[in-house]
Amino acid sequence: MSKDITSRSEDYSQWYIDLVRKAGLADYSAVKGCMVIKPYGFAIWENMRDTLDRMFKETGHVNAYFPLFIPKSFLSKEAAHVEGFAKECAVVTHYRLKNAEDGSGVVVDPDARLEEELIVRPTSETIIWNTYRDWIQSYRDLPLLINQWANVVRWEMRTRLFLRTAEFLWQEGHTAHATREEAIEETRKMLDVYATFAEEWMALPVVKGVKTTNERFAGAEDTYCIEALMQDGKALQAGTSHFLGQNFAKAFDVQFSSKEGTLEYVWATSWGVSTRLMGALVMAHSDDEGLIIPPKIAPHQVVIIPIPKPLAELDEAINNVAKELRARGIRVKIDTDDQNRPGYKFAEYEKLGIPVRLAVGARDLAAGTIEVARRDTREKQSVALDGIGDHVANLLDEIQRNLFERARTFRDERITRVDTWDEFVKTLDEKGGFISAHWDGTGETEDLIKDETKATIRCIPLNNPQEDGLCVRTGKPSSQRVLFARAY
RNA sequence: CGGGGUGUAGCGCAGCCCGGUUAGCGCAUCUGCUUUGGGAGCAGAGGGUCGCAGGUUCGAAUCCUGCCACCCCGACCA
Repeated sequence: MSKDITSRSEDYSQWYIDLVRKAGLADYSAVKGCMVIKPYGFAIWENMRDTLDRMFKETGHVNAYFPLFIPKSFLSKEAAHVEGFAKECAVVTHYRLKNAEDGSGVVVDPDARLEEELIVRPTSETIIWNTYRDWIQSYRDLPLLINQWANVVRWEMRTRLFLRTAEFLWQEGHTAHATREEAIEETRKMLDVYATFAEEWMALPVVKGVKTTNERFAGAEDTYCIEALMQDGKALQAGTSHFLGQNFAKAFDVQFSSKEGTLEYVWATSWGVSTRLMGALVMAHSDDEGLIIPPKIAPHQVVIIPIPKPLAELDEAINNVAKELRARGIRVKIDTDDQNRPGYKFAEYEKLGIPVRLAVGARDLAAGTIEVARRDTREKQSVALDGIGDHVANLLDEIQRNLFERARTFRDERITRVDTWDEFVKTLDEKGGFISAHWDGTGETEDLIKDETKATIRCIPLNNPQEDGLCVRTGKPSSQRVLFARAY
């Protein structure tokens, strides 16, 4: 048991906070609701970001950057959009401070009031579509496939490190298309990119689906999502991809001349994932000893610890192993620090979640072996130094695979088909996870269930089998099951 | 905004009810020595506007008043 991390069974939520802080991912800041992302946490985010960025570029997108500030009037141009975000916007009203007359510091200069207030972007659809109006005149300008890496601000009343903070980092793709079909195809394509990233890099199994009207993005016609399950049985929305129809094109008057010579409104999509994925990563894989990071996104995939009896051969052996691993593209850290004892380091690197730990001492040298410990199962074994590069490379693949399989088994065991309301409530309280149940399709029933149980419809899975049934709450006819869960 | 709680060293806390030497303890930090295969031991050292302001008192971390901040629960949250 780790010395400074609360166990999951004792207090899951405290375990999460302890882990995030003690493993050096993030910390609270002087600003309420805002966090400091620390170097180790940022290194993981950089790996996620770089991978996603490459995937975006491989699917034809380019990066750009739009302003942090949005004129207040822009936000209100799309009715549903402003309705959805108005309550959590930070607003800039002045542009200057001055010395207080009583010498107590600086105060806002009342003479420096802005003509029009600026909103700190909660998302960039409005400023971007206002810009697209100037960029799009012809079908030849389409499609426009742009992504932005940025920070956004949503003034939430209650925050949690990574999962919900006032400011967070994300990417937002904003694309413009000539036809409805093409825009929908783009929406689905990016959902697939997210799902692939989640499963293959983060080892995070996800359900792809569509949101109900209640849960839809403010201003979208359809919101697609990937939903993941955390170890406490709560769901986490890991990414969304929106088909925006012509809503923003109409709000910002973005039209183009078609091949046929007619004037048409542009079709739009937007899609995003955020630093919230860091929270998903922590809660999906880690244990009471600390983080467990999938090899593909781990800042260090292997750490080598010399067991420090002063010995020149030891340095040589370690450097040779590191060289062999690095030649295979493996990210290796060598801990030559002689202040801390091996036992301390073992515990420390387990807390940091480094997938593979190698330990070498005089004993190993004599035997021509090295101690290999894998983080996911915490198993240790002695392996011949000869051929260690292949062994570790295979082990990293095996760990990546195992983490995914483990999470998928956990998730699949927690998708429960339920047909009665009693069962629904009981399953939610005792087992958690996703509940697959019939629903009459109305927002009223969805709200009712939410009020009574705090469970929401996470999504209607894609390719959902059609099946006649009765709504689990109202008994009205239903044509398919949907996934319910309590969520973050 | 409603209910509850907490502010004392970098972190975690005790002391407060019942006012009284130089405000303690653990971890961390620094120095030295011995250690090093699962979170080392000993010795020494440094570090404090006791959240802020006022009041009572010979004397306030402690009692009183006001204020501020943060945390938890709820409301809120694609």
